[in-house]
Amino acid sequence: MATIRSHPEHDAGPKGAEDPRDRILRAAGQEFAEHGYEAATVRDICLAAGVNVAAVNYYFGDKRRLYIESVKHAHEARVKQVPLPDWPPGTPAAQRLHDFVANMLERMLGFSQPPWQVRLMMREVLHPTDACRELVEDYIRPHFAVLVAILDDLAGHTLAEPELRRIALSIIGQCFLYRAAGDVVAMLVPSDELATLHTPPQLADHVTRYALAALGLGQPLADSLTPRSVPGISP
Amino acid sequence: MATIRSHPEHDAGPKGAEDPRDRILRAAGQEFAEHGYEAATVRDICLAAGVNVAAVNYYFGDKRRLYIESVKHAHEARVKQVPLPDWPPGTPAAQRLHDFVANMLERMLGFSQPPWQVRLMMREVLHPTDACRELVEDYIRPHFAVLVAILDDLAGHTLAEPELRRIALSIIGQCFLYRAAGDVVAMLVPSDELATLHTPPQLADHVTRYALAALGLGQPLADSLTPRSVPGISP
DNA sequence: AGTTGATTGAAACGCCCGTTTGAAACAGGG
DNA sequence: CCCTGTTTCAAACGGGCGTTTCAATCAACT
Repeated sequence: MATIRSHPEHDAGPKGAEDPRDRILRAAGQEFAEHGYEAATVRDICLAAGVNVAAVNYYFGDKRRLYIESVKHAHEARVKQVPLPDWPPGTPAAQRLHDFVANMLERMLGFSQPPWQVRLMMREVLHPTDACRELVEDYIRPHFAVLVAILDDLAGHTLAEPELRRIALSIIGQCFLYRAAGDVVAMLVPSDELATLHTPPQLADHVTRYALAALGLGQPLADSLTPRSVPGISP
Repeated sequence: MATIRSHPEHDAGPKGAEDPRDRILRAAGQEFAEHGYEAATVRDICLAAGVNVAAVNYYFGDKRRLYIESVKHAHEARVKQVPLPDWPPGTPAAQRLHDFVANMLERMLGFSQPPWQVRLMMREVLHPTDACRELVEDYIRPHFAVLVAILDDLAGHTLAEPELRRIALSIIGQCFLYRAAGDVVAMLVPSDELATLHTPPQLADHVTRYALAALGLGQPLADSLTPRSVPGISP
C-alpha cells in the first residue's frame, strides 16, 4: 500500500519525453504556474499529461508531493537553461554588472523563451511553501552573492557588506517589479513607451546606469542646475 | 429573486460596526488577504463575521461580487488611513522625495498598523482580477504622478517624461521587493542586519540617497578610487 | 393585535475536488 | 503456455465547496 514508484528501474529511458512521470511533471508545472496550488486540479493536470487520474497517486503519492517535485523540476531545468555568464578574469566590474542585470531580466521576463517555470518559481517567492527554502539556497543565494561581489569591486572595496547587500536588493527590486507587477506597470506607462523603453535590454541599461551613477561612477542621470548639493527652493 | 440589498434604508446606522454587511466585508477582506480568492471559503468568512452562510448571498449576490466589494472597501479604508503628505509650498524636492518614499514604505510594510488591507491589494497587483483596473486608476496612478512630479523638480526639468517614469519605477521597485518578497529577503540577509538596516525609516533613507546620488545630487554612495569614470581592472 | 416586508437560520442541493479501488492490459521469464 | 509483477483504466467514495430553499424571526406601521 502507498508504495510510490519514484523511478521504477530505468532512470533515463530511451525516449525521456515518453515517460509518463515526466509528462505529469511538466503538465503539473504548467498548471500550478498558471492557477496556483489550490486552484489547479489533479484532473486537469492528468488530462494535459494524457494519463489517468490515478497516475499522479501512483507516481507521486498525492497532490502536495507532486507540487514539490514539479517546483524542483522547474528549478533544475531553469538553472541549466540560463546559466550565469562566465566572465574572463579582468572583465571590468561595470560590464559584469550590466551582464548580470541583463541576465537576471532575461531570466525573469523570459524574452527568448518565455516559460512557465519562472512563473512557478515566482509563486514560491511571493508565497513561500515547503519548496521555497531549497529554492533560495540552491538558486537565489548564489546569484545574490555574485551581485554583491560585483558591487564590492565597483565600490573599490570601500563599502561594508550590509550596505552592499542593500544596494544589491535595490537592483534586484527594480527587475523584480517588472516580473511581479508587470500588469500594473503596463497600465501606468503608455503602451508605445512600454514597447520601446521597457524591454529587457533597455531596462538592463537603465538599471545599470542608475546603479553606476548612484555609486558615483559614470554620468549622473540628470545634470541638474545645482549638481552635487541638495537643492533648496529654486530662486 | 436575486434582488441584492446594497444598503437597505439606513446607510449609516447609529453603530456602523454592528451592520452585518460591514462585518462580512471586513471578515471577507481578511480571509481573502490570507488565503486568496480560491482558497478562502464563504463558510469561514461567515463564521468569522458571525452571520449565516446565506447572508453573503443576500447582501452581495455571490462570492465573486463579495470579493470585488471587499477589495474596494479595503482600498478606500487604506487611502483614509495613510494619506499623502501635504507639503507646504516651497518644500525642497529632496525632502518631498524622502517623505514620499517613507510614506510608501510605511503604507506597504505597515509598521504602525500592519493591516490585512495591503496584503489584499498586493494580491490584486500580483494577479490582477476585475478589481485591479479600478485600484490602479483611483489609487496607484495618482501616487505615481506625484512621484514623477517630484523627480521632475529634482532633475530641474531636464529629463523627458519616459525617463522620469523609469526612475519612478526604479524607486517603487525597491520598496515593492520588501513587501512582495519579504520572506526571501529575510532569508538572504542576516537577521540582526534585517532588524536594524531594513526597517521602513532606514530603507527610506537608503532609497532616497540612492536616487539622489543617481541623479547627481547629494553624495555618491561610494567615493571610489576612480570617481566619475567607468573603472577598468584595478591596477 | 394584525399585517407586511426585511432579515436570519438550519438544512439541503448539486457539483467538483483529491483520493481509492479492483480489475483489466501489458511485459518478460520459466 | 502460464505465471508474476508492473502499469493503466473506468468507476466510485467521501467530503467540502458555493449556492438555494423555505420557514422562522424580527421591526415597524395601521
